[in-house]
Amino acid sequence: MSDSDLHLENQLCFALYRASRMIQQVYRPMLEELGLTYPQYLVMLVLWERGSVTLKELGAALELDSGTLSPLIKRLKAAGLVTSARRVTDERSVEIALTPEGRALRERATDIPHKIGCATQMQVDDIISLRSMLTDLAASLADSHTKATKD
Amino acid sequence: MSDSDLHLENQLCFALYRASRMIQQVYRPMLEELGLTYPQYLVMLVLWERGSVTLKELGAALELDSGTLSPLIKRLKAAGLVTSARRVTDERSVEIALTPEGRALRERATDIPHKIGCATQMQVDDIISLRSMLTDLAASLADSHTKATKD
DNA sequence: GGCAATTTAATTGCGCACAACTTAATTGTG
DNA sequence: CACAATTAAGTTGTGCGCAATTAAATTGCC
Repeated sequence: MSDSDLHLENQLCFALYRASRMIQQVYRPMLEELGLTYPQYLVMLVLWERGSVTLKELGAALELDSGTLSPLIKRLKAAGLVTSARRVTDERSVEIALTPEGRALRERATDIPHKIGCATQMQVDDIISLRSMLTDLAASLADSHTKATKD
Repeated sequence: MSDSDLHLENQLCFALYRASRMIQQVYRPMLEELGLTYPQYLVMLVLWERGSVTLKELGAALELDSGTLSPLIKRLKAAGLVTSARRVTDERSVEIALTPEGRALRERATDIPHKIGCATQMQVDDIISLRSMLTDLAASLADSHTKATKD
């Protein structure tokens, strides 16, 4: 183990941290036009795909818990983009659904992926390859983490 | 532009967001033993490398502003790991330096990079390659962002 | 059927990130 | 030298992330 192992620029974690924050900076002005924050946009992506989901399903898709999602959904409700209601078959669950306004917002988001693609200055194949490596990495890390914490 | 462009799992941004948060989860229990949060650890990495830096230099290294760093440094001071003082040659700048305790903490962090490496379940060369791609991506995104916002 | 264990959300508290603003010191220019 | 422009930190306010706790509904087991 060399000394350079503790240098900032040699850390994979810092490269991830920086790239993740930087891409959110690129999204910010585009999402601002839609009145969304970045995590709110991710929630809308799930809803545009599935129409309606429970908070638990949303949490599974985004790997976020109710501590993050409950207040976020409250803000999306206040913005008139979603509704939420307890399920009649199981009152523990909350079903989140799109309002017509929430569904309509999708049209104003369709050009965002292309704009982001341009900003990366990468070939489509390279983006797909990088995305795949990151997904595999996340899975490996989740694996190590659950093993380490014995749950 | 296909419909699938707006699917969560197809987004590079989400893969980054998830991997970045996941790796921080793996760091968390290790850093907890040192009494550090993840961003505090990044600050300590810079200080272990350079000994002392101004807040501005720290911000340049981590791409964080005083709004994030000022309160973070206040907490590291309270923990007895760093000192901070206005520069005599330029009272606008604040010099952050390690205390002996802060310097000593490095010894307890030396095995972290290896543990993280194991958790990734990746070959060293692949980690280096991925890190390099992320660094390049961050640079491209920063480039697009500064061009788009004209500064 | 009764009740303990489990499941699902919501709440609380803390520490980032980041935009916007304020304050104070320094630099540059006429 | 005066003073406008710039630079560096700090402050304020908002919205995450995440751990820990609480509350309520459901499930499972006797």
